[in-house]
Amino acid sequence: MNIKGFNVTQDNCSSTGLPQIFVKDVSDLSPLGFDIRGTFESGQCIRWKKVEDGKYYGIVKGRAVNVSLFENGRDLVIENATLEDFRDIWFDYFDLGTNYAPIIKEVEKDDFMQSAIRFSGGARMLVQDFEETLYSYILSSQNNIPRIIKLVDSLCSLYGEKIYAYPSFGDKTLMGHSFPDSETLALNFCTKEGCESCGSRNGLCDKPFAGYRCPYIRKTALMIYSGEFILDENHLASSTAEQARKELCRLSGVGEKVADCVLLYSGIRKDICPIDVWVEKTIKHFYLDESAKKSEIRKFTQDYFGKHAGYAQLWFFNYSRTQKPV
DNA sequence: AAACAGGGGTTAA
DNA sequence: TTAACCCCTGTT
Repeated sequence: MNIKGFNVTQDNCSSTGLPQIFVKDVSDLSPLGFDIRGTFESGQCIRWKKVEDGKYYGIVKGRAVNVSLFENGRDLVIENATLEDFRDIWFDYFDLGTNYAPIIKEVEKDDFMQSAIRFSGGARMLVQDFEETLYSYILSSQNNIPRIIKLVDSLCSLYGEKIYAYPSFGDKTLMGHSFPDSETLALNFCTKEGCESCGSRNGLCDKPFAGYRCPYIRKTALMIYSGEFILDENHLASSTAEQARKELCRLSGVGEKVADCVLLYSGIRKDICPIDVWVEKTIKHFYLDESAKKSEIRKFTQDYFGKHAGYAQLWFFNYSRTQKPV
């Protein structure tokens, strides 16, 4: 069946009985193919887990799926998904409307970027839920990745809704938890009532795991839930990066770095390169010098990589962090 | 064993 | 511009 330009088929998994889909020839979307590992382990997402080499488990829009490549290395396999899901969720989520060849051409301007792209130019830029990226990256401040993962997982299991395998196929297997919405967080997060309703005396109140980030989460959730902050993606996308950043910084716990991550990872704009410690180190080493300030680094990435700065960051960050060329 | 440093930062002074 | 912030983890 042709959906949005892709040949997609659906059948039932012989062992689980769950519906699964095959998206033909996704590897053509980049000269580097479709890199599953690079996509999920490049720091842009928190909640995807490796279940085996080349196969990752995650929850998006209430669907718990496993994602891998077919044995031919060309087709995308999504378990516990239907053709409708492909159209409604996965096409956008995996940025499948974008061929990376022209972007790569524009962004591989030097030897370093060429190596970076050779290494991870098959990683897809995920288009994730705005609120999920928002809360996740608020929690990321001054934290290392394993702990961020722990925090976000706890947040979901405490406040998210239970997600089951495809309901229309009768299976009531618990697959995990959704990311909690702003209403739930505004009303329940880290309040006495919230912890009691989780039935956990060991919950966030007795053992506040997020420390000084707790009030950030609650305040931001309240701003969104109350309507004090209204997400206007079109406006954020069409204004300058500077303005968009400033708008998001109205939210508690959101500074420039977190704002940039949210704008990029929720797919609102692709011209932003979030400056974390790795990016900073990398840019200083290859393009500027040790004394370069954050603002100079930000300006450099905007000028040098232009409207594709987000893709550049995705690819070189992954390369820098795992290959340590610096 | 107990102190220490530092982590994908933001806030308030 | 700078220190303080909560908590966890890995290191002396």
